[in-house]
Amino acid sequence: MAWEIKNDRPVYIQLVEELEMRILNGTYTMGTKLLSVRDLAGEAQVNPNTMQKALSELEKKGLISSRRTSGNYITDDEKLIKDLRTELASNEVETFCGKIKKLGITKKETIELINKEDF
Amino acid sequence: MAWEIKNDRPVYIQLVEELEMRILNGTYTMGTKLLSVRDLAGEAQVNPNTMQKALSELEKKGLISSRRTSGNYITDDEKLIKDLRTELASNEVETFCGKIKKLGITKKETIELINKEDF
DNA sequence: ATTATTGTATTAAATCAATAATACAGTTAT
DNA sequence: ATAACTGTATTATTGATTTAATACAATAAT
Repeated sequence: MAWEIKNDRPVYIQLVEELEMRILNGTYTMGTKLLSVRDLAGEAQVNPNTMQKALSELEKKGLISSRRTSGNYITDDEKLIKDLRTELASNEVETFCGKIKKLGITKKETIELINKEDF
Repeated sequence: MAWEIKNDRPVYIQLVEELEMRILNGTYTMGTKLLSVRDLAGEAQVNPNTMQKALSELEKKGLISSRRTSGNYITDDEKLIKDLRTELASNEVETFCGKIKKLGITKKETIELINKEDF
């Protein structure tokens, strides 16, 4: 699994984004156990403390729950995951449309551009 | 004119983005003189050095040219402006579609969401 | 039982970006 | 001539982030 960490923004923020994405899109299965902090840090080639910081952010959002000596577990709250996925998508749409609108590009042009994309 | 500077990202980057946007969408007229560094900084309520840093980024892109003791002037290169506007739009579309796709949302759904937006 | 593996906390150091304060030299305006 | 206004350079400070080195207590594995 690709961990593409750049240095244009705080590393731990990028880790939160990537982990959240994997939970919301089902790459990480609901209710299952994550790799250990140290192993995740190894995969992403970051310091364990940085990964730990990212994981604690995810726990605040309720996406994972940490069990002291056992590991970090993905939430099994399906509604939460669905809702957060929808919310994230909405935010992306809103942000995107705001920028595009400010650039003076019409809705019609925008949709044409999107239709050219591959997905 | 609204300068909405948050503190979630580097201020000078946000200034570059806002200034670039204003040049590309015609808020600032081609070939005209900008307010002085200090006045712009006053408007945006940032330190003059921070605004200066943003302006020097714009000069690198060729969007403005600085004349030592006279001021900063918006480029009159119409093609450059058009091209940068198109490029910026393309990048936004690409970035947006990449995230949406990764979230597992279809093109059809995406276009429906955009159609609900007001622009 | 013993060993290894969890998450977590602490402290320190190093690095880097952003901001701030100030000064300067060259026009421009009065 | 004088004063005010340009962009620009220099230096220092502040603050956030990352890394690092440990330590600990609880559990799981052997």
